[in-house]
Amino acid sequence: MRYTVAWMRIATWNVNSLKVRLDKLGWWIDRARPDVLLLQETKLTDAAAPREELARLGYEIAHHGQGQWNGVAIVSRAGITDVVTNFGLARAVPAAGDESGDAEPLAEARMIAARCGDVRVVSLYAPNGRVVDSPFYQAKLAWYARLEAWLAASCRPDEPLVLGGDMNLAPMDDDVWDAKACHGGTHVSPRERDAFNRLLAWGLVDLYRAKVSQPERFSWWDYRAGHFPKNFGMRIDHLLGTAPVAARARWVEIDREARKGKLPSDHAPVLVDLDEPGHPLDAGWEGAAARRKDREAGKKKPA
DNA sequence: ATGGTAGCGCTGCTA
Repeated sequence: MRYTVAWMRIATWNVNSLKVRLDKLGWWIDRARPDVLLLQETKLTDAAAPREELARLGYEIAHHGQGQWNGVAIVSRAGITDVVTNFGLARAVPAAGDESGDAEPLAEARMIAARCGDVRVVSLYAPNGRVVDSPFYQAKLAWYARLEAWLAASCRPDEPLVLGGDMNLAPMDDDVWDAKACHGGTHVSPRERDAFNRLLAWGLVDLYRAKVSQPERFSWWDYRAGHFPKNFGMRIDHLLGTAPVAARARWVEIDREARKGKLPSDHAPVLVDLDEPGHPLDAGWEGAAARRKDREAGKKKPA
């Protein structure tokens, strides 16, 4: 049933295989109860998207995948309309002979957009880039240029718009655990940061920077070498909002808890609450119950 | 000491 909510929670999460992460996803949806959840690296075909499982939780899914690599989705309980995939280009199909998954990012499943409630959302999975100045790095910059062109042609800075996803990019030096260790690599290079800053110049706000509501600095930690326990991470998963969204943002949180436990993704979810002061997820069950109660109180008659 | 894990899919690559 469609209803008007008193506030809205939008989250983004690179799940690194939706198939493997399905149980963890269910756990986190119950923990956070997002209205809209942007997913990356589902690694599924559209046919394999877990529609029934999510429907049981009260959510629809719009999925844009290619199997094996990449794959993005929008999960929503606030409606999903006006779906656009791959910047409106041809359907993503792995290029012939592409055994890498990121040789031709513009032909890959890295972008899906839709309208959910009164907000347009975009789920993004930027190419990794591998090595600065490699062909993969050039392709990453070309993908960012395509994103920029799509924004200019299809969106307005004065509409409620949220871009979220794994941007494979740390905007500032304190978004990485050791700027010296990362120097010279991808994710921190000036040309990548220029691309990010052009998104901001167009009219997007890094909601984490605007609302430092919670002290967690990073959203990704390498599986290897104990990087997570040592907190050797990066903030590469972002929620960017236009001014109308930024004005409504009350709380931003990176949920480190989701990186723990059995079968974690190497990324943690990032969430933003619009129109109401948020509560820390670690307020636990009582906090979650209170949020649910708040939501019930916010329900109105079907429109 | 310059490694390590995880996912995909079945060999070695990607991240």
